[in-house]
Amino acid sequence: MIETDHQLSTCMSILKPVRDSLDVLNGKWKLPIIVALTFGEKRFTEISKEVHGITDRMLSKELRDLELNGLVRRNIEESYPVKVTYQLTEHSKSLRSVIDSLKDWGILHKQRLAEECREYKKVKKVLIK
Amino acid sequence: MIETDHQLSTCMSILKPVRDSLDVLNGKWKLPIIVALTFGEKRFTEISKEVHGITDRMLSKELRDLELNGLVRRNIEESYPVKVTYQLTEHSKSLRSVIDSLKDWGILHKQRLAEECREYKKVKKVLIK
DNA sequence: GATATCGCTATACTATAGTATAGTCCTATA
DNA sequence: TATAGGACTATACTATAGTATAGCGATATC
Repeated sequence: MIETDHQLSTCMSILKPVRDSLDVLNGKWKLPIIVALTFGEKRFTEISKEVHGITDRMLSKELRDLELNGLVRRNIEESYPVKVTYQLTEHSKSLRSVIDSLKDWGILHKQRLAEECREYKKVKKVLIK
Repeated sequence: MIETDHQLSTCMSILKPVRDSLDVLNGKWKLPIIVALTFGEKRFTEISKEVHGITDRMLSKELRDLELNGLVRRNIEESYPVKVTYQLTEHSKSLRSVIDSLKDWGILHKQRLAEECREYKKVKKVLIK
C-alpha cells in the first residue's frame, strides 16, 4: 500500500514535465515550422510558402510561441528595408530525441492498429462461416 | 539542391507518425487516466475519483478513445449487476519510452527557460547600471 | 418506499485553436 | 504613379476541446 502510494506519486510527478513537452510541440503548425527551419534560417514569407496552408496570422503567432520557448531566434537585419529571418536555436536540437521517439512509436502504433484490424477481419470470417 | 530536397522529404515523412503519436496522447485527461490505470484494472467510478476534476462525460469519451487506440481494454463481468473494469493493454506498455522521452525533455526545457530568465535579468542589471 | 451507487448519455454551455479575409506601413521596381 | 513584395496586425468567423448539470435504468441498502 505504501509502496503503491509511492509509485503513484512518482507517476504523478512525471505528468507535469510530460505536459510541458506536449504543450511546446502541440498544435497543427509547430512541427511543420520547425521542419521548414531545419536547413537554415528563413524569412517569414519563405516559411509561409513552405508550410502549406498556414495563414499569416497563425505563422506569426506560432513563431512568437516558438521564440518564447527558446526554440527559434528572430534576427533583424538593420538594412533598408529591414530583413527579418528566423532560425532554430541550439536548444531546439535537444528536441531531436523526443521527435525520434514520437516518430518510432507512431509507426509502431499504426502497425499495431493494422494488425488488430486484420485480427478482427479474421474473427469475422470465422464467425460468418 | 537534390540533397536538400531529399533531406526535406525525409523530414516531412517524420511529421505524420509524430502527429499520430501526439494525437493519441493529447488532451487534458489521457495521460492522467493512463497513470490511474498503471497499477491494475479499475472501475469507472474508481478512475473518476482518482483523476481529480474529470467529468463523467470526459471520462467516458476518453476511455472510448483510448480503447479505440488499443491502449485500454474494457472488461464486462457478466454478474448481477454487471461490473465494468478498465485496464491497460500490452500495447500501452510500449508508450513507456515515449513518455520517458517527453518527461526528460520537459525537465530539460524548464531548466533552459530558467537559465534564460537569469541571463535576461543579468543583462537588465548591466543595462540599468 | 426513499435514497444511493454504478456506468454511463443528453443537453447546453464556454474556452481555446484555427481559418478567412482584409488592411497597414514600409520599400522596391516598372 | 501604380503595382508588388515583405512582415506583419485586426476583425470576425468556425470548429474542436472541455465544463456544468441533469437524468436514466439497473440493483442494493436503509
